[in-house]
Amino acid sequence: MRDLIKIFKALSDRNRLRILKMLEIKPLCVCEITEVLQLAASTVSKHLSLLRDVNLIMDEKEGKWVNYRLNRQEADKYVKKLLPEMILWLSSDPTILKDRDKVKSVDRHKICSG
Amino acid sequence: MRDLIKIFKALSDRNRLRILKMLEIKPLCVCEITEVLQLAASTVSKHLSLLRDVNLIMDEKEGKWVNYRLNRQEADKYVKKLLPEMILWLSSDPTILKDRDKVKSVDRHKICSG
DNA sequence: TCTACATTTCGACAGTTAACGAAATGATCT
DNA sequence: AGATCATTTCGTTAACTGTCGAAATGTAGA
Repeated sequence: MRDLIKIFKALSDRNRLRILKMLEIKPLCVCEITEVLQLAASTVSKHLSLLRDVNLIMDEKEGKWVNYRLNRQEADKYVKKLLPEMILWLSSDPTILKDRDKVKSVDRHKICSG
Repeated sequence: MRDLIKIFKALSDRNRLRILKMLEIKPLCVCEITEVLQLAASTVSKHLSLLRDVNLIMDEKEGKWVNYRLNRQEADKYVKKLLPEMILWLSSDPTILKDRDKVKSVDRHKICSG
């Protein structure tokens, strides 16, 4: 029961849902997500580690960046069931749509160091 | 997005999950649920009104009792998708199994006024 | 109407959580 | 090695949440 509760808690936050919906489009690094959400980097990092703890996302190092992406493979049965639903949900939410536009145009080389 | 977050929040609590799993067996009144969960009646009442607010459950007056049951009909698309999943989940959780035994033997006439 | 009891509402308190900035860590490049 | 930048960790603060008991509400029956 504890695992399931942790997954629901992870999904109970507006910004974490926005992150998941952004990662549907493509893997992103922390600074790209920070740029879209307009939150402190430390806050975004914390959200990401929480999402990773419940196996909703995975991380992968690439040079000085850490790319995060949805975990569609090694997830447990709850995540395997919930992640595909999330893709169907919120697809017409105004905030999600705006985030999607921003994600498509972000370039980490411009945003993160500049 | 707000509605979905509220549903996930409702599902993020151990005692609310226990309530939902109990209601899978049969409709129950507040005092029966209170007896199984061993919480204050006011706490149980609050959990139930929260679950009702997000359309996971419905209430129905029956004399001095209020029966609560799962909402399988008028629920929105999120609840319609999540409730059937919940039935598959947690079915071997020790606490859920104990609760199930208790629910099957509770009798509101003995428990509530006695 | 009065009593009994199921339920809900209210007020208070403890524990949790999301947010920030500052400091620490890790990696790349000169 | 030192500089730079992305990321994480830490400490703090404000807001939220689950819990309780007491009081209020609503219903059934004497």
